[in-house]
Amino acid sequence: MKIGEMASATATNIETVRHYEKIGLLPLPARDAANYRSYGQEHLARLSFIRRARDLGFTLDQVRELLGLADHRDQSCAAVDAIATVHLTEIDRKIADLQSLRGELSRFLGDCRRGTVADCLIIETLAPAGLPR
Amino acid sequence: MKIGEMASATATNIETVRHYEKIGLLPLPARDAANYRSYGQEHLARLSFIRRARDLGFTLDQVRELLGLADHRDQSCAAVDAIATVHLTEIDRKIADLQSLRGELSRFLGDCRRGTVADCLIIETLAPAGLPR
DNA sequence: TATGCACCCTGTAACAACTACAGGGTCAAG
DNA sequence: CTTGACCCTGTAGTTGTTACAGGGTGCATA
Repeated sequence: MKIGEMASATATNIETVRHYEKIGLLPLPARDAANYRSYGQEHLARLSFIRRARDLGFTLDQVRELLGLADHRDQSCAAVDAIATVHLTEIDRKIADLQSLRGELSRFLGDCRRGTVADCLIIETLAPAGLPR
Repeated sequence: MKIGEMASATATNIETVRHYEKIGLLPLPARDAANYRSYGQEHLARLSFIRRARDLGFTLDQVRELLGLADHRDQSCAAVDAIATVHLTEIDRKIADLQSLRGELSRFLGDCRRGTVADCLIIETLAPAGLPR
């Protein structure tokens, strides 16, 4: 299959596929007579893996680690566990941050709707603590 | 105060402070005899505002808008409202995404702890649907 | 007095993870 | 036989920083 087909099969930008190749995440594919990239099922599988892992928020370096582990399936699962655990901790932190941010913003909005910017607490609330209001 | 003091007072990298100056988010400070940047309280307040807004997930362009509004306090609050409302919607989406991701990941982890990579469901689960397992 | 050392300066290049050209080649259909 | 959709390489842009390289300044200490 050509690059466009594989890209659309995985909801990936064509340029992104070439980018993954350039940074060594995707192996160099065969070329046809017109020098077009010619992909097989193994490329599709690998690209699908990369995209799903990216969707789940893994960085490309983490994806690289996971792919490395997939190539050594007889080893312990602990490394995969470690990567995912770190990731889970990060996610929990981000959720907490966003929730407190959400609280602040919705309070800001409630105040803000009362009047003009002169009374608007969005600006004031973001001013550093301890400065004159 | 010099740049290092202001940077550490706002938990900001010195290079980042200079960067904000370069892109016009922070006004040019006075210089002392040694050509060192010399900041006052107004710079500190503005930098604190920028950092807190960034922490809250505003882009630098949105920060620029908010700072613009702060400089014209007699205007309507509607613009601030609009920016914050868009942002609040984004935050809700991000929280939802992260929560579903969290569920998936923690399920993966539970499965993963059972054995070796050969049995590890993280890799399998991320493989494309429809491929041989 | 010299000599560290921490701090400051400018300017440029790197980072992630793409995305967007510019400027060209290939190929099937009308 | 040309229009359009697709493909190629290579370079440069994006956002928000961060990291040098290669210097200058200022204070304390041996």
